Amino acid sequence: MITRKLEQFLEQITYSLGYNEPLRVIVSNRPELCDYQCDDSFRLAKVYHKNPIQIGNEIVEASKQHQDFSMYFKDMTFVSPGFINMTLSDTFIHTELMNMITKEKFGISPPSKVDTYVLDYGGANIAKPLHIGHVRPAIVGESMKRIIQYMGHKTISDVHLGDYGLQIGQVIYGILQDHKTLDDITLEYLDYIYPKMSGLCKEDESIKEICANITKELQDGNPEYQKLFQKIREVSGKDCKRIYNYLGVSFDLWNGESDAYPYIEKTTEILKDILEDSEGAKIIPVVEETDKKEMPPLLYQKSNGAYLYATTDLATIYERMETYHPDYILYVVDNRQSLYFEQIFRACRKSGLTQDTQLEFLGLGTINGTDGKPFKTRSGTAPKLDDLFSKIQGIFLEKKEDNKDMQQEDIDKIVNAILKFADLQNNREKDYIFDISKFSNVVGKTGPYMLYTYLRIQKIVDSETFDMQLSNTIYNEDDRKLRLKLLELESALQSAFIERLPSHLVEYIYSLAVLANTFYQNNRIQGLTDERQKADWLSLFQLTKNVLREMLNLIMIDIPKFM
RNA sequence: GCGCUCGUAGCUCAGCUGGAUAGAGUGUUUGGCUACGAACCAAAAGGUCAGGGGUUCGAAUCCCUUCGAGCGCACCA
Repeated sequence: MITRKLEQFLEQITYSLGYNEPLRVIVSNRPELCDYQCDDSFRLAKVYHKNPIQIGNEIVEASKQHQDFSMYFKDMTFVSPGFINMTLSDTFIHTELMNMITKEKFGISPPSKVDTYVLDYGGANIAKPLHIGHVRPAIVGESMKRIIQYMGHKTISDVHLGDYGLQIGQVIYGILQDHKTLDDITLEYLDYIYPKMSGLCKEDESIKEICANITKELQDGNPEYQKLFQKIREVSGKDCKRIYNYLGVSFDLWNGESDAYPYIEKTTEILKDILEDSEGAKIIPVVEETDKKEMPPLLYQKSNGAYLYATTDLATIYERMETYHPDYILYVVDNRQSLYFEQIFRACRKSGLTQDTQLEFLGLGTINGTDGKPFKTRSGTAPKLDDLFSKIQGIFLEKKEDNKDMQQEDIDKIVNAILKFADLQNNREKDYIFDISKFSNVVGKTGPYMLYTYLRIQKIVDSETFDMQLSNTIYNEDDRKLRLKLLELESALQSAFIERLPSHLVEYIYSLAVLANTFYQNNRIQGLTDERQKADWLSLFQLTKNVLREMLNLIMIDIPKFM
């Protein structure tokens, strides 16, 4: 990584001056002044009780004396009161770009240790079709998975369907009431019966109790209920797969809560020392000594003996530990579940269910409507994903007459690009306002802008023959800016990976595309008579194109043939 | 009641572990196609980063507080 290399150079200098502190180099926030900056003079000044201006000047002076200085830098200046401003040499930029061109994955450094990550990011409820609330976990989770893989780690993704809770008891009760047979269980029927039963349970406590008992009997193995359950899961699972497939979201494991059932006994055995009885139910107190706030206990088993979300989640963790020995387990889930997962994680630590495994809660903000409340259609339900897709497609086709002649395959790619780019550019933790006009926009900071940029670059690159070989000449400012931006790739990936924020990667590729477009606008490649310059710029475009393609792939955006 | 999250341009949002003059998109105004794709590029205007206090050489960022919004607090997931 460029920043790390610059840090190492500077640390060599500061250590020789007697300052034994690690330094931090960042991309300049004043591009007109320099390329990279280090603001640590102040920190060193504090630690060593000296004047920051003196220290900064010392570092710059000593750097300039270093034999490798001109290899790295065109210039380095100290700006009062504490900024060390660095301008990279053309040679250094060239060397690093060649590294990107010739090496796998643009030369990003492999991890010192390959970790195993389990990612849990589906969470679809099999009692109802996928709706707009499922789109964020799916694409944020899938994107995190791809980023983690790209960084060289191993991943196991689990859709972890919500398939064994009260909602199934509700649906089964509805089926029995309606005297339906196995063949009557269709997606349409589920879509009708679940909201109905769910509503009835809210109104009538006794109906809820019946459903709860059915759930309990199902969990205990009632054969009739099991048959119905299997059918529901089959019908619903098939539709889930279809939609996840459309989104390019895939899972290694199609497990659900019910699949954790066989592990509950062993899990309970591990937990037995921390389980307590409370009003007939089993709970796990998770208060810790350092707590300054209230921390309610985790409900592990209902007083009627039925199991809950917490039971199957803990049993699932047990199974994952046994099977995969993960270093990390990541949950990509709505923020509203943060307290619940805090309880789960505490129970794991307290019981020793997880040892060195890191449990992380990657909270997602809620999608709200323009009124600031969770997004609903006029009928009061969350819009189905199918409807969202067709709506985006419809608006897109209306944009231009030519669009109606496009192949369906390409249209699907563009619909995906619109949706994903609009969603993933937001910080995943924050609530955001869903506005269909935003999710159908094709100009500005959008998926189509990215695709358009890619395709126009591709057209130039594909129409010429050249060797991928960059010389160390930088021809103008547009050229230099594009090269420097390309060098930021690894930092952007690292940031997205470490912060678990795909939006950082999105921000990067967008800014790369902007510079590519500016370059495109101001510099005509095909008219060039200087063969070397032409080959340089074609190579630069080729590299930009490759970076765009691979990074867009990390956010599940595929390139259409034409648009 | 207890707790969590949030408040940045008219609107929708970035802003990474505190750094220099707070950035994009959109909308508004304006300029650019006989031109490698104008779904583009360039320019203008638009801000007391909700208010107040504190820490710091330096705060949108950390701490306290007021106001406002959303959410969560055991037999749902």
